[in-house]
Amino acid sequence: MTWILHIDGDSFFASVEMSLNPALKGRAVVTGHERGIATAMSKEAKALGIHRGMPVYQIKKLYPQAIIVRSDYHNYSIFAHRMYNIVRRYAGKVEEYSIDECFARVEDIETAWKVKSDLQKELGMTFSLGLGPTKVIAKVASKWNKPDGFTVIEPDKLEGFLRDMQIGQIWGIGPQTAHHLQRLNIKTALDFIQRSEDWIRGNLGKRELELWHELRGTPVYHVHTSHDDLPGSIQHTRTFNPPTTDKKILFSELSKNVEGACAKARADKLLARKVYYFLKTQEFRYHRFEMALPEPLQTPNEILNLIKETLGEVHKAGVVYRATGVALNDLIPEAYEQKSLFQEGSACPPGPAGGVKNEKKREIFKTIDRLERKYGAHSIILGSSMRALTKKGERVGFHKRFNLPFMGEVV
DNA sequence: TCTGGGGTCCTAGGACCC
DNA sequence: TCTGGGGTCCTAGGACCC
Repeated sequence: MTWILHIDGDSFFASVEMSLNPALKGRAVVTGHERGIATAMSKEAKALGIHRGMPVYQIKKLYPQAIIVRSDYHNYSIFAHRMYNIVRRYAGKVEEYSIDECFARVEDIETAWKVKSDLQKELGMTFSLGLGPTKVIAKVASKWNKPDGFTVIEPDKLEGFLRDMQIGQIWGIGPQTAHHLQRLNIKTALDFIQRSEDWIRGNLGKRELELWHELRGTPVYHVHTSHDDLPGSIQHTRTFNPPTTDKKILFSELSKNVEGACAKARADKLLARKVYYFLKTQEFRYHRFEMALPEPLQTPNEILNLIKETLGEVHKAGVVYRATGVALNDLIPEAYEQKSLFQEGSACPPGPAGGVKNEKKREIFKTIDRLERKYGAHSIILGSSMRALTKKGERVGFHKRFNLPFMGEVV
């Protein structure tokens, strides 16, 4: 039989910290210092009562023995790739699902045990594994026994597992859907799969029908290797404190987000054909705007001009905003970009405006990317992003942060 | 959990066309 | 023109995940 294996790193971020620094082993380790709230914690920290989202000042006060460290996503990502590669020794198809999880197809239970043993030996941390006939059941299984678990759910043992599983615990069923299902008298996963297919079709949506099949052991979701598709979007968002009504500050925040998203696009060799941005109000409402770009872009200037032109419509005077965000959508690889056949020197009219100019601009930004790698992030930023930099919650002006030439105000 | 950042996918409704 | 039915494409916004 072919099984779906789901692998989940236990307290992944905290475990990576402990693996890299053995002095932390056995201690209550918490990551998220930079955010001011706990992001992940070791089982020792959990045992003390520390939970996700707990403020750092509170942890310090209540549990002085806890060690609170900054999250280091670079290291976590290195460990994630080691994890994927170890799994690939044993499985042809591995889906890199997230920084601490993956799916794989394996032929037998022994193989899954070998994966677990290699992972733990080589990465110096524990993993919880779940084995089942479908992805959703494999997820149920890996969650069943944590940490350091290994749970196999055979198709004919399904009911026993699903009987004790609250509907809201199922992967893909969030608070809204859970509430809706409870009102229809579906409390557990077993209640759910015992409804007829017709009933599901008549009363629920596509997502729920898929989950219904998966939970009954019929695969709907496939393990797909992660390299086969591009990301659909690149986003950069940031919440700031204090919130503001000031359009200039909001533009500056957007500017910083555009810079960040474009840097990522260049790093991934992608071009955006659409841009979307939003202002998020204190009430968590979004004022948004989406626009098609005149040509595929990965540099900030034109995008910022477009935002500048439209911000007046999006921004509502007097409304207090707490965050802004930018997404580059409709991404295409650099390689696909049509080289203009009619560039300088040609007798034919030029293609989309500024083909050559853009080429140069792109070169400039590639140089910036190299300098940033050398001198560190944010050593060079656009003038328009200056206002967004904060220090101890205050917006610092221009000169204080000015260590390298800036690229000029966006006109 | 009074709420950070980066993603994906689905759906309802409007615009436009025949 | 006061008016049916159907298709497609796009957008806003919701829901969910890690």
